[in-house]
Amino acid sequence: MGKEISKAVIKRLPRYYRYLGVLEEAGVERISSGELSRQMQVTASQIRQDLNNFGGFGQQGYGYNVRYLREEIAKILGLDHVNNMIVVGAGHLGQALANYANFERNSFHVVGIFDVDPAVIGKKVRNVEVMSTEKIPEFLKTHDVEIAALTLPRQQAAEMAELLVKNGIHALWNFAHTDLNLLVPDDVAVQNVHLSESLMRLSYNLKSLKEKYGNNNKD
Amino acid sequence: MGKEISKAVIKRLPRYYRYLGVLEEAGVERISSGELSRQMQVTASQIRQDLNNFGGFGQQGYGYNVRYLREEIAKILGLDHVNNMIVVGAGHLGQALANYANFERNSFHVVGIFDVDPAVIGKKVRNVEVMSTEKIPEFLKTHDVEIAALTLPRQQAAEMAELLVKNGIHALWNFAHTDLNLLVPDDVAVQNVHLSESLMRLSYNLKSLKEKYGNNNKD
DNA sequence: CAACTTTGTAAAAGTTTTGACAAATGACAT
DNA sequence: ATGTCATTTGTCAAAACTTTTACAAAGTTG
Repeated sequence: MGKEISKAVIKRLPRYYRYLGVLEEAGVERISSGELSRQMQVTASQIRQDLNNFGGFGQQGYGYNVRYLREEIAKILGLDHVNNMIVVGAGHLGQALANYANFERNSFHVVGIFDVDPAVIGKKVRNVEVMSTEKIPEFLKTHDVEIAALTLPRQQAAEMAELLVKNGIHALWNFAHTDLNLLVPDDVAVQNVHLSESLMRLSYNLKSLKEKYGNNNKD
Repeated sequence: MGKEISKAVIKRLPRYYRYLGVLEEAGVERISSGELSRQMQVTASQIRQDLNNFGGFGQQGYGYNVRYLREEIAKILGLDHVNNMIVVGAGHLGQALANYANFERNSFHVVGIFDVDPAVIGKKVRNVEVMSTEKIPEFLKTHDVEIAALTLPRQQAAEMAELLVKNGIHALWNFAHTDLNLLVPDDVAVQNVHLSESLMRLSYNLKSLKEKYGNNNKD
């Protein structure tokens, strides 16, 4: 029914959400696209165009109400309800995500953590006990879980993704060095987070800047 | 001197690098843009066009030599030499990055880990002892460090970025919930990794797919 | 050598971002 | 209470950028 929203727009929405959160905390009630544009370093036109994809949230001569706009973006992103989540892989990254996702006020809630390694099974991370991955199917039958975060080695991630999808998971937050979206059905949402790729881009940018500004190391 | 390479191209290069690595490990010697296109699910034309920004790495009738192409991309990305790195913030995420970056064969090497918390100072992560953040200026004077990874709370990250830049760091890998690129000079490369934004996009995509395919949970 | 493969690249098509402005609203003076 | 000026949105069209298509030229293979 609704027109398709472009990926580029969706990519920017969480950033608007973050800036609006900072403004709200600072007690700011209203903001114009022009002022937000200055703070976020994007064009005012882009802000207005992005928001207009979802309806007219602003008012001429006034701007946008910070709290209202933030709530609307939350609805669009699905942050207006609890998204239950499990973490598969209880290494440092898995534990970091578990700690961290529970922090995101209301929206994401880690209800289970799993690992294959008997050494970590039983350990508690933020009140949640690490369970054996063998218990995943049973767990998913008895709990309402939306999202699974995968912090596993490449080979295991693919298998695990298959198992999770078979057991009703429709969203994968993938940290393994592989593209899980190419392996699962179309009705499963996948976000691949390839940290190494981000680090490589940083390395490229560093190299480019050195070439541009000269390689004057101080020492 | 060289023409400007578009961001979109740079974003894709690490992914080519990864796929070429898998192919090389599998003993594949040559690959055509057509075959790579099938595996990576991008158009062959895009692959050829992307690579051509940096020179003709392929040969008509043959395709690309896997090992050679991978090496050339490594050079472009600055992976052909060791990039020394420090990690500031020794929480789970910091430890995950430290473990993980040392894994990236040759290219990235974590030489120091820092934290403010006395409870973790002295602890060893992969042979590297966690030091007090107070020692950072001294450390940077006596070591050749290219990159700093920041896994700190928002408020501390901004201050720390300033300190690091003052002491000669020209690349920041930022995991704090703030946009450090807006705070540092133009000759400092910044990659902001906003995990929460990635999770929100996943939430959005999940919601969209539910609307498209219907919300038929099995249980 | 002839048939086949495959690149590199020019041009077309598609998408995204920016610029410009009419219409709406708010704020203030009288 | 009303008019005027300043502000700011929503939106259309232009500009910029990215991706795809198409194909000549080059190289490979048997």
